[in-house]
Amino acid sequence: MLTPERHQIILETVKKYHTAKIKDLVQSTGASESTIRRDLDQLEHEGLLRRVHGGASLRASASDEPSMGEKITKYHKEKNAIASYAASLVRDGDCIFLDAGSTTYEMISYLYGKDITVVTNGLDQLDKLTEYQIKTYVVGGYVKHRTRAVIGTVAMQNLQQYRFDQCFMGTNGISLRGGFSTPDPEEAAIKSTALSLSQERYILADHSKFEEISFGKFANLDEAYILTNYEGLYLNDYKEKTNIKVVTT
Amino acid sequence: MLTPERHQIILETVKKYHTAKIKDLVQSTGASESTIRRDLDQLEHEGLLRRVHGGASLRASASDEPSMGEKITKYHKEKNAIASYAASLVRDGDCIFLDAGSTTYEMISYLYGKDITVVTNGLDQLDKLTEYQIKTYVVGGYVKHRTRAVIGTVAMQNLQQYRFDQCFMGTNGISLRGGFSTPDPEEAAIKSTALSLSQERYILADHSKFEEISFGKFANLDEAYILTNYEGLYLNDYKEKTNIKVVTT
DNA sequence: GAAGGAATGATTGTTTTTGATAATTTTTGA
DNA sequence: TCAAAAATTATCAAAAACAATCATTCCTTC
Repeated sequence: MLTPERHQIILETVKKYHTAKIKDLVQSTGASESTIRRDLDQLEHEGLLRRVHGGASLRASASDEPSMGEKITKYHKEKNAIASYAASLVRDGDCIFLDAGSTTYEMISYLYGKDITVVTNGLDQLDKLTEYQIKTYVVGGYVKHRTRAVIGTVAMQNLQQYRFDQCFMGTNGISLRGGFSTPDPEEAAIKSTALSLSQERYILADHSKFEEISFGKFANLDEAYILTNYEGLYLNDYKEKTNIKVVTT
Repeated sequence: MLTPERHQIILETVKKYHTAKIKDLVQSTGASESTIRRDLDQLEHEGLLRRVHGGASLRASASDEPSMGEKITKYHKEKNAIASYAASLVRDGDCIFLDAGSTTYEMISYLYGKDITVVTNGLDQLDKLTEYQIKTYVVGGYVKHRTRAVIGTVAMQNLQQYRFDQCFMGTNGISLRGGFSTPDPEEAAIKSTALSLSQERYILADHSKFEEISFGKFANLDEAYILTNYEGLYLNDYKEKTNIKVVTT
């Protein structure tokens, strides 16, 4: 049997049953498991189906469509692992600050069911927190459209009303000499303030943030605990300067 | 059976019966309890259902106070006409307060392009305002999930920092003797405060709100200008007591 | 007909999924 | 309120599926 014919059979099976097992495909095509596997990988690469453990399924079925507001971000998997670990640090009864940004956003689904109070300056965070019915306070102030974050002097004042057991922040840059930094000084100011109001301070950062420096510095390395998947060249140098937890996927 | 198929079955069951027991799912999928449990955890994490003791249920919960989503369809055309008129009252350079609620929400698309500053306590408003890139401040404070509005004492304090040229509010009830009212006293307090900080005060209300009284009164009739499509029996009585503009579609 | 390359199928050790079990927590009902 | 029942969590070992590798087959091309 020729490859295109096999592919045809596979696609038709998936289309018909919304899902197809490798074993069945071995049956119906007469090819070996290895071949079917290769076929599925190829077809997935072409975007024609979705590979799942044990076979394949339709690509965009209602069931696996990402929920509203779910975004595909860069290094999504890594961020998710970091976020999951970070969320595991949150204890019932805690009041935490969640910074605007995509990594802290990922934490929220892992926070579901916990009895906590969250304060955030991120609009996306806000939407997801209400979706998950987590007790939430929003920081008041000016809304920056591009990052959907609340910033400015009003926000700074507003923040001062709270005290946090823990805070979880994103960052754009981490560097041995430059500390933690982010492009917008206004956002840096918010981060800095939130850090100062927290007992335990965590920076969530995937490997791409290391050895980068942005315009607005908001903290020194030793002022926060880093949660990351970075395992690069300078890891030991960082370990000398601050606490750093490497989360492996 | 492949994972997506199981998930499909689970989701369909939950959708159909609004709830699903683990035991039943074990039956209908042929998988073990452990597997179903893991499936439910995963689906919950994806935000597709809600885990409950013994099984799963739909994420939305029915309640007496209609949610934002429901409100938005009812009398949509009328609300839109009122919102459009209200937006036409906003002048360049103004600072306005936009109350949470579906009618004021409709105003936003008509505000596009105006050089104004908006302060709001509505999360849906917030999303739309950033989408339309309108200069926006959010009131800080506790986020009420059901109505997606910011309320509470922190919000009250926060509001005091502003002064408004105009404010636009929704309401649940308008009555000749009871004035303006809304079910949640916390929300009433916010509305009341916002009104007191504004030069020009507008209440947006479709005809269904007239001759209704809710638990929390937030203003007397004469304290605000009513924008409505109401042309009912008591229109003249209302006209005697306050300013009222009837918008015809 | 032989050389070379792609596709295939078999084999290996590894990873993921799964179901069973035991210890713990929550719910229920007397 | 207490105790039984049900559900949950955590853990583990078996089974299934997997990725990686390599020898074989089947074409093409010279």
